[in-house]
Amino acid sequence: MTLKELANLLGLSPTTVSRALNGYPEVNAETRARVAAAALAHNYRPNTQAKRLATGRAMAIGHVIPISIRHEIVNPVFADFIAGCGEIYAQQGYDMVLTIVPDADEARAYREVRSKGNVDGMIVHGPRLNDPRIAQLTEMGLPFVVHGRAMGVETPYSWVDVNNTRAFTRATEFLADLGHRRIALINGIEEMDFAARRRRGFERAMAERGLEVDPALMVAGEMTEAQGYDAARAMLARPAPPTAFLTSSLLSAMGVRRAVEAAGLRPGREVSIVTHDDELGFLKNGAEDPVFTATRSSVREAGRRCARMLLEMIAQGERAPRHELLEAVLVVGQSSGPCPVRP
Amino acid sequence: MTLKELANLLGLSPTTVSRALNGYPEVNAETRARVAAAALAHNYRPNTQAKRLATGRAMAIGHVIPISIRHEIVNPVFADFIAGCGEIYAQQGYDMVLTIVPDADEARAYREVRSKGNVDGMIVHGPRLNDPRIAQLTEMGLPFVVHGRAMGVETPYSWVDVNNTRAFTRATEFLADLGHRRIALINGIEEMDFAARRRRGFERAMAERGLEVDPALMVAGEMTEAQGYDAARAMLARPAPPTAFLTSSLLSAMGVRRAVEAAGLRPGREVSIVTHDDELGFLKNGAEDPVFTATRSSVREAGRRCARMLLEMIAQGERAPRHELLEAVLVVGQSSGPCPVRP
DNA sequence: TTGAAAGCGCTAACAA
DNA sequence: TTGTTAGCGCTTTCAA
Repeated sequence: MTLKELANLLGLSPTTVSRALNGYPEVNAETRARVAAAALAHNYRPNTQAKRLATGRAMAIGHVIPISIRHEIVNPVFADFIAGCGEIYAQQGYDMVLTIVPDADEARAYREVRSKGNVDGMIVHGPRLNDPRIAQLTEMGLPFVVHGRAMGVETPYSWVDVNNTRAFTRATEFLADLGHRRIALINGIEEMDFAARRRRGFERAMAERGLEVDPALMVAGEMTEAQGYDAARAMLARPAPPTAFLTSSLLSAMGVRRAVEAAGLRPGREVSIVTHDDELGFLKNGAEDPVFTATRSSVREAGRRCARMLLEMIAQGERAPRHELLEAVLVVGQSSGPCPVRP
Repeated sequence: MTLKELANLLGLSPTTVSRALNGYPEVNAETRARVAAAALAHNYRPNTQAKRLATGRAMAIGHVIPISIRHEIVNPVFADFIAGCGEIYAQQGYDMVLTIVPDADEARAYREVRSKGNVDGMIVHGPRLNDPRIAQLTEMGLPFVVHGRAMGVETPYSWVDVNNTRAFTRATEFLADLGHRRIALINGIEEMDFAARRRRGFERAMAERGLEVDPALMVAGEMTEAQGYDAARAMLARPAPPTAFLTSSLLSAMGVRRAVEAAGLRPGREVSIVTHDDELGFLKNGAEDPVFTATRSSVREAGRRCARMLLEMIAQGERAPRHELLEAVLVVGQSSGPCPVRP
């Protein structure tokens, strides 16, 4: 069923039908009702391609995912974020176009998406320090919002981020308050902006409390269970082992927990484990709580906010960058997570 | 830069330029070279929307994800599958359009995507028993491939699946060979076809070995760490506790492991834990191995195969359903996974 | 308040 | 081997 067919059916011109359907004010109320009824009855849907060509708007948002960033695509956080975006797009009649590219082709992918003109804007995932994509997109003149920020980038840009620095400062203070002095940090890859900020937050709190940061007790890498296990095992074997672990992910925390047990220590009794596995900043212990459940709604909310911001920018043809900084919520688990340091 | 502008620039008609660029054979070699050079020099990219409208092909594949299926979108397996599809789409110049809908609106979403005409085909995720989507898509006449199968659906349809039944039969036999008689099954939600098949494989092997299936040792639910922990804890507290656990997911297995330890037993010494956490069917132990690493390449491969099958069907205008059944690979971990039963 | 006509950028018959 | 001419289905001036 095309617009033309519908128009013929009604004895109207395609123009009028188009106007009626798209809410133009000059249409007679009765006509509009007739048109709406007919469209409904015949299950009419305007052809997207034609609409796009005629209006010049793609009604789609692009997400480019470099595949070699393993911790990105596989991360459940990513899936939930995407789900949040999708909700908003669906509401507003936008499509979500995902492009999966090998790492090296990322720049080309953006350029291609741009010149093919099949999206009206983009969401940038997993910003790194000095991330080149931001300058590229700015230069290309395509509206975009970054999920996260990129330290080192001078050009202004729009972003939605959680206050990672502060979240880790508070987590560290929390452990210090329990009496811990040798606190280990199991971080994500510090090329990633979020991980760099978390480390900064950690170091800041340590410095303020007059605690020494032992480089041997800081590790950065893929946030897997194996990472937590290996790192914790090595640290616990040192002459001055840590009494508390702060990790960037629940998976790492589970690995840490296993290493602690393997060393004959009781997590939550002799060793503290605290983790932050949520881009909206929940802090919880890594033991009794189910994996991947507490973090999900908040990450999805971040996705919604990114999407909403971008769609608003597009609708208003706005160029001025916007920001949204979400504060972390401190949630502390009970059973086998944090504990006071033993005398 | 439009086709027309490029043509004017070259003193050719748009048609010739189009033909040259799209590899039609009747174009003079020299002309083709000139056109190609000019296109490159001016960084010409054909407008996708126009192409779509003119050809009637959307050059896009749709994936509809119902959001309430939590174990679907959040599952890392899902992300990797999508990544596999994306690789193929990128190669062939297709876009991937993701639609996230509330569970209830799923049928409507398909209908809408269809009538808006913005995809040439669809991939169906996470088929359930008697899944209604298959009949719906068939009726709509849109080419589609199901990732998995749906027991109870009579209409023929195209699918790519792993042999879940056989994988679980073999895993159960493996445990039986180690001498286990009380084997527990921690399964996914059995509305999902894959989980139903896994259970069938388990029960089949038990029957063949003359082992009794204790209903109290079978559990189905969300495949989380908590599920594994709770289920195993309850089972281990029974008068006749299991000596081996077979789980549908690595996360569940980790929970089981924790419960086993909590019960004062040593996993891999006094209790066997074997898991299948891979839609291509790896079996491995749930302990020493990093989470979410072994499974990933194979799930991605499944994505590639689905995508390839669908694109071929579209290209050939083929209606006949195709199938691809992938055999499971049995990989057994070393350290703290399976063990012979203790006398 | 409605309609006619042109055009978005491309492809595809048909002619030359 | 190239060009002419019509669309694809919709929106959008401009007239009526």
